[in-house]
Amino acid sequence: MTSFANALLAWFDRHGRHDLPWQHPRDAYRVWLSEIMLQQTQVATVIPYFQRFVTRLPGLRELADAEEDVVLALWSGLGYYRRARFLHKAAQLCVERHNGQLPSDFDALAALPGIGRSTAGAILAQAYGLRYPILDGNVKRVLTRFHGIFGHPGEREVEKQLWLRADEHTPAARTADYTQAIMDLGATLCVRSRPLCAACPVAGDCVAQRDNLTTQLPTPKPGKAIPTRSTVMLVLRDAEGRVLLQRRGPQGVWSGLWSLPEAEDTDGAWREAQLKARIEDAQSLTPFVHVFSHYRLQIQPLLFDNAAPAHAIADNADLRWSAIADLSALGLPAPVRSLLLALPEPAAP
DNA sequence: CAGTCGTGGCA
DNA sequence: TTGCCAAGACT
Repeated sequence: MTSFANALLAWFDRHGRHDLPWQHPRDAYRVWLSEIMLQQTQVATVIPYFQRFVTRLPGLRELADAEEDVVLALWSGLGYYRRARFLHKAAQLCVERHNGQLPSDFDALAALPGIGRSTAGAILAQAYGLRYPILDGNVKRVLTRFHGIFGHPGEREVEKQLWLRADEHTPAARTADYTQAIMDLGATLCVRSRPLCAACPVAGDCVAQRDNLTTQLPTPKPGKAIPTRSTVMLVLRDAEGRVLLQRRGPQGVWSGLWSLPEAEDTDGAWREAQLKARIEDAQSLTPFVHVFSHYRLQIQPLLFDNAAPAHAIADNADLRWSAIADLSALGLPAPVRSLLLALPEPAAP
């Protein structure tokens, strides 16, 4: 047991987070689900989604048996929807290959979709108490500072060094607590800006603290300008106030989610609208921008009122008319949900 | 390796 | 307001 781990565990007992929902009870399914939800996502954001998800699908079997639409609806708003599809697929693989259990073997676990080295380590440590290191954003931030490691953690050499340090620090005893402890340290004290070094249990041996480098570490990702794309979203609304939703394909953003029909320009929008429904009225809604990690999307919504389904296209598994009140049961992209919930009232006849 | 894949909070 | 980026994995 290193002094690093000792100091961290002592701090964790008094100041760590012991009331996270996936800690009570801390079974493999809940740990796994939380780890997937927490990828690139902060704890405060995840908690309500986690509660809703485990209430509806409390175990691996229930998840494996669920419709994908249900899983995506529970994930709707969390982003990175491929995580939900992988989670669902992995649950079914556990039923097929592992007797309905999440495997406790590293290779079997990491072979499941959506589970990489760090997530596998986190699950094995927290759910099964096995000595495997993790290397998430929190650990990278703590270790680059503690050891004074420069270079963006995405670089191969830097990441290799960090895995080595992460493994060295991981104790054989109390591995679950240690894993939670180093994440808690990163999330509550060793934060990105203005870290609370005065309260840190390992500040005495921290290179960044000694050399006043906390503002420079970890080395930030080299910036890159992101392009802007544009689209026209069609809001086809029928006389009963229902809107036409279209399921997105398995590739690209918002895969598998229910969204709106799109066109490249307003002329295309009219052609699309006429193809899908007879139109009596249309109005341009306020355009807005939605930002992804790798591009920004300029969205021009067009509202076509008093639409009626065209016969040829009404019967389609990827098209459906939905009342606004029913949207909560469907997986929708966050900006689409916001748009539909803020639609103007239909004009009086 | 470098790009893809969401969303919300905050400096 | 704009930019950065958080419990990463996959191709």
